[in-house]
Amino acid sequence: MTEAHPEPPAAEAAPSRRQPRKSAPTIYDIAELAGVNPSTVSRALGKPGRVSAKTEARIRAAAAELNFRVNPIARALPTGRTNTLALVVADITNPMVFGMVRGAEHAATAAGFTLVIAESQESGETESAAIEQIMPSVDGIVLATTRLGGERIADIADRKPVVLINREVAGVPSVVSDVEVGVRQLVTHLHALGHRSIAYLSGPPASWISERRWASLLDMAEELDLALVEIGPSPPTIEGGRAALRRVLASRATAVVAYNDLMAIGVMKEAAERGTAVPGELSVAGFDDIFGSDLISPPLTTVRAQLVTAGERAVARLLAQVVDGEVPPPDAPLATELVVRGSTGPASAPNAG
Amino acid sequence: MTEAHPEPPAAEAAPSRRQPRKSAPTIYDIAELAGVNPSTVSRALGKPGRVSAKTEARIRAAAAELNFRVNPIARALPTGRTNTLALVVADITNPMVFGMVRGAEHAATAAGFTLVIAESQESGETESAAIEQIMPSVDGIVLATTRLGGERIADIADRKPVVLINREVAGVPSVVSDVEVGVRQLVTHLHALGHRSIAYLSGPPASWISERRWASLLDMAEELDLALVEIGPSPPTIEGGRAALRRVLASRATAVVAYNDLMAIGVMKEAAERGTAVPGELSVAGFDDIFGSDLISPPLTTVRAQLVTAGERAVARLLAQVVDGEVPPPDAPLATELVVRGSTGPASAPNAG
DNA sequence: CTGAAAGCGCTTACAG
DNA sequence: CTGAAAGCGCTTACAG
Repeated sequence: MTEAHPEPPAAEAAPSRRQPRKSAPTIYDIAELAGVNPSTVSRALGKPGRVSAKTEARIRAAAAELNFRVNPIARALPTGRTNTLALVVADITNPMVFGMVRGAEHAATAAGFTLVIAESQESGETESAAIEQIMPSVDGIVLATTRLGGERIADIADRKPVVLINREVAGVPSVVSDVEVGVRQLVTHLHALGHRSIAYLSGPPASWISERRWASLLDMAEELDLALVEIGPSPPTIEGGRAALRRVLASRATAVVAYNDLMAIGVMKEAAERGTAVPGELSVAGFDDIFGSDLISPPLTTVRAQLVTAGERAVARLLAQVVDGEVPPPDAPLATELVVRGSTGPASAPNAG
Repeated sequence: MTEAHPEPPAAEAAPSRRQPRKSAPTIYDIAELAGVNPSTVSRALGKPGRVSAKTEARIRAAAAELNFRVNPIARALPTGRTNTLALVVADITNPMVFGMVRGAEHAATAAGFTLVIAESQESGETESAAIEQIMPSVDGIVLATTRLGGERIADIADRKPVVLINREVAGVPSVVSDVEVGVRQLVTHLHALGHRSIAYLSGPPASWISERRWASLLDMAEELDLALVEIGPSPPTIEGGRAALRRVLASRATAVVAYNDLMAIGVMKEAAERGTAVPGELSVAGFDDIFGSDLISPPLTTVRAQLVTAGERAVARLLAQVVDGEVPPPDAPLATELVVRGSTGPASAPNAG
């Protein structure tokens, strides 16, 4: 029955490619080399001072010789701690998330934690699935501008420490921007330029922060007696902005405030193609001050958010829960600030409505 | 000795905050509920068809009832497989990496793998440390435009499957761009516009791809009998580009080709501030075609790279090693393509040299 | 097809 | 201070 040249088992023979290369040294290897019990190795390499100085020295020497690195996943099993944090964003390629990613990365790395970034791709279901998948592997989760419903978020926060960015849910810690200050500055600026009719291009339907921006705009419109319309919701992308231009124009608003800079850029691109002058015929403003906002011509007037700081703070608050087991009292919202550039100018003509 | 009110152990009592919330159900819980041995649960939930249909149904029902998710880190310990891949990039906030990240993310997610992104922050040491830290937790690593030396890379590849992006090291699989085609198109374009003297702004010192770009430029310069100088190396950032403008101008070159779009944008910003007309007095071109390249004014002429595809392919090749245990033969380099926009124009004046 | 056992690489009470 | 043992939640030969 056996053939002349039986196929060698996959694991064997093959030069070096199929094989799980050098398998990493373990604490047992160190224990043997140092002549101690593995548990002593574990202690020596963990919190210091629990082992005699000379034993520790011997163990460290052995560890160095073998080039030992503790296996984080083996450590995670008994401790339940993975030393990993997750950051969930809607779209990794949206420049708006860079700042948050960078801030979160730094804060996590500084604390010796690894950050994994998951993408929801602007879909609540994808987001939910991504979170379920990542949850057992991390010690806590930062949810940035999420699509999830409040109950779902509360449910997740029930299972792992969670910090929200730009969203509020009862009982879940969050880091938010103080939308109002920036919006006040923006609307005041537009009003001073003679604008009396403004359109707001809203973002994703479930966006808490888009809601907040709208609400602040409405407050200001009432205060300054301006006409204000909401157009949307639209996808928070360049395409979303482009697609909305006709409605903006049709509304006879002389200024448009987009949910974010990406949409504002889309409006400007479409306007350029259609021959609508910015800011001559239409003033345009956005939110966030992303990379690219000062590149476009005219450069974009926008309400700058402290994205890096938001990422840092979110991780810091998460770490407070994860390592200290306590949720710190909420700190003040992050200030926003109007950055006036060329895309806003004097109102062209009185509202023709 | 015992006090009247001994402090309760931290684990107890506390309302709900310090506590490792709902602890997740395990296969033991399922086994008990379904009346089978845990090993049978493991089989039923793993590869199908190893357990009788009715037993499997019972087990699945129990798993669903308990809302069971296999614990990936517990699974990783006996199998040695984490179902996680790492992507190491120099700088997460460089728009150049978006495309790669997106492509890699998609390919990884589609295969049921989690992608973790690590940042080297343009430093070889940070990169090395980040890799050491992440290595035990992942099944394989994509190294994008790395700062590491060839020996170090070979050493890493010896321990885990590795795929390189835009770099070549003997024995390590890679995904590279076909620099030559794009450079040929670019230099031909500049030559046709009358440019006879070109400056190349090189990127990071150890950058393999910057080297390749320079080498292709040199080939073309010889072929078309053009003057060519290298300026740099410089940081691959907007700042790096800005800082180089004076040297570019001093060189009397009529066109400058930057290592990447970020640097090209820096050159343009600095030129705008100094009143140097682009492309009137100086033509500018870059590489990659990042977000923002078509936003700046004039829009940037650039050699577009297939970044998304590069990310996808790199992960695909990594997966081939990780799951199939084989390294597929190298495929053809990814095509590059010249995108002509407004930042390049007729040469201003003959080289005054 | 299914159970009982051993093991992945650590950590951590429990003794001494 | 240090050793011996049990356990984290899985997987996978080994039997039957």
